[in-house]
Amino acid sequence: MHTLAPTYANETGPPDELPERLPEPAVDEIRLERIMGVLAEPLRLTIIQKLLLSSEDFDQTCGWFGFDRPKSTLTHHFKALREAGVITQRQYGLERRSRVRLEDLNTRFPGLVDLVLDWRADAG
Amino acid sequence: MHTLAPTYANETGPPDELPERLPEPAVDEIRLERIMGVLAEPLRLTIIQKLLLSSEDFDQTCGWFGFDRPKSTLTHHFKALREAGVITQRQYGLERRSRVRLEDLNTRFPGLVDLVLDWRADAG
DNA sequence: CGCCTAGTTCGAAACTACTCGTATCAGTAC
DNA sequence: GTACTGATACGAGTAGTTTCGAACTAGGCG
Repeated sequence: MHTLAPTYANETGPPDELPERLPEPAVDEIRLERIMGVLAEPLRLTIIQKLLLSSEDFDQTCGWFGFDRPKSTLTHHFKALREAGVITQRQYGLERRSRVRLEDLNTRFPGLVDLVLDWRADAG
Repeated sequence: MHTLAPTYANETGPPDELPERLPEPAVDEIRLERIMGVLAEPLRLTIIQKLLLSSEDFDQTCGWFGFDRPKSTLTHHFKALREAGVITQRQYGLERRSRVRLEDLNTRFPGLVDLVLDWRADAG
């Protein structure tokens, strides 16, 4: 079991029991064309959809998704998603857990999340 | 003035006073990841937005948009949009006119068009 | 016929993205 | 200490995109 006790390295706001967020764009810095580009990848679309369908209350680790791909590939895609503003990543000890920035996305691009939820990898 | 009289080269359905459509995916062949990829380009996003904001009753020529780019570049982007299923193109004599597949998009991906409409090239 | 127009096709250069192997790091357990 | 774990960073190969110039096509006009 990993530690759930967070480390507040560069804690700025009031402690919310969660580790700090990795670098990501602010809400008003999120750009639609970036989101579009990042969601053009079936694997990334799958990641977001799985995250959305899982309980919103828990962040998920890279390995939770069960993709049969090298770790370096997965790191690459998660980083792309985070830098585009689609997900937040937090460091829980050894693990890096991801969660969709649901509120931010719904504020900036209402309807976008539903598109991902309705997506089907096979016949789309 | 260009001719508005259509040529029904491979007319299949009832004549609707329009020239035939250039090859494009059927509604159920349109794939979200393809749409996303094609709308990751600011120029293409601009094209679709301009088309949506113009009168829906008229298709627009390539030149109507007033982009200061070589014609081959524009051809490339319009083709990408058409092959992804975002626009329809019809050949009016010399001109090739484009129109957003509004109904198809709203059917398959409700909310998508609004994302493009709300987009701002500068800070949006 | 030649010329203009609106657009295509081809090809090449520059750039970007995806994939992955390898090396590495920081905790945890023994 | 060693080994394992969950992940990162670097670098290389491959593939795809963007951009554009140059050559071309087809229709209309004089």
